[in-house]
Amino acid sequence: MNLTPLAQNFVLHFGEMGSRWGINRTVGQIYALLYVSQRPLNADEIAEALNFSRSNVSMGLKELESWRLTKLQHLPNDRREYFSAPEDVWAIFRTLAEERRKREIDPTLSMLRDALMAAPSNAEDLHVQQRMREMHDLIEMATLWFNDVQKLEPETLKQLMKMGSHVTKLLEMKDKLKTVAGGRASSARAANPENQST
Amino acid sequence: MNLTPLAQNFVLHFGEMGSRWGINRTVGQIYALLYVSQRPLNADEIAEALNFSRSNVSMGLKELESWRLTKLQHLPNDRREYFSAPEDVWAIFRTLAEERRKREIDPTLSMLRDALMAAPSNAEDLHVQQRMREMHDLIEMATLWFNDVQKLEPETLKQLMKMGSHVTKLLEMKDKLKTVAGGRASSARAANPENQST
DNA sequence: CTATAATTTCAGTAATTACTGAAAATTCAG
DNA sequence: CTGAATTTTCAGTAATTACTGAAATTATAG
Repeated sequence: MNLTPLAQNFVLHFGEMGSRWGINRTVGQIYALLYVSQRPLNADEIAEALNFSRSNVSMGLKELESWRLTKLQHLPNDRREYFSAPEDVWAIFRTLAEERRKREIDPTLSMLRDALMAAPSNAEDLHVQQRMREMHDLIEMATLWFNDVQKLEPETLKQLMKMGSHVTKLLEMKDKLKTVAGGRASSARAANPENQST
Repeated sequence: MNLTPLAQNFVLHFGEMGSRWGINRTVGQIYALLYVSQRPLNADEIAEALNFSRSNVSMGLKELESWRLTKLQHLPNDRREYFSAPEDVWAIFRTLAEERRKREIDPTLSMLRDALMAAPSNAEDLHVQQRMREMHDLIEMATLWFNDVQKLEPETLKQLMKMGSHVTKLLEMKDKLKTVAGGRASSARAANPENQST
């Protein structure tokens, strides 16, 4: 297995990027390799292509599995395990986001919630709680939104993203209709009073 | 400067989280401290509160400044520099995202674009380029979208997020209106043909 | 079962990253 | 200017994280 300069370059770049995102360089490179590979690869092929020790590859693959980012399969007449990345980039992105939520966002939210339960014992803690609440609310809202939007068809999502900030026009349109028709057309999720403001 | 257990806990948690996101523990803790603090703090106060050396705090603050996450101010009759975090969590989040885009997304996009310019020299590279293109398109779309949505008023953004996947209903509504009215109401950004699909 | 192929584990080591204290540089009141 | 206060730099060291090779474990063909 010898990488073309094109693939080589891609793999190295993702190694670097990985390390900026708390994923180690090796794991980044392994995934980049699987991502651009035309066919599933076994651990020895990966080790050879990237010049890592076999055991390093084993650990890297285990890590990637724990992120649910690889597919494992067997080839006929071959005992070795073959790994690949999903074909759909959106799916990869979604999995990554879900896993990060589970590992980082959820624990943070739960820490914040716990801290907000306690009665503040002084003015300082009152302020600390206020700040924590602001952060909690932002993270929670973003998470709920993400969770929700994730369920959309990729096509619908693409359509929405392409609209960008022009969605506002839809909102305005809706509000006008609502005013004219007597306010029965709302489709917003929450009964949260903040929703009505401004 | 002595931290209450509430603040202590928050600070430690963000130290850990930081290190999972490629930000070092010290920097995470310093920012968490500034974030919950009622008033701006100088470097000595930070060093004392977190038990770091003065020089470590200096480096941490420099790092935070490079992310544009701190505000620097002076107090009357005091030569020392006082640091604080912006009051608006949304603003913090936005700055963080912008800065990460500049440092990680933009270079990646440019690497991908460059790689896609080259004529593939064989079937393998053709496939590599295909995969790179998929990734490029996803990242670019997400970036453009983010860039666009970032300009909205926080209130509008909140409203949109609270709607979650219900925005689809607006889309459907729009499509119906379009059909009835003869297709003049489109507000989608791109002339991209993909936009029409499904 | 047994033998061999394949994978995982893990102790030791290498490489990287974080942190400190001392010294240098900068800032500013007098 | 001068000199004290403040901040920054940086070489050295500590701590952490990554990686390897050898040994142990697991899986499977015969």
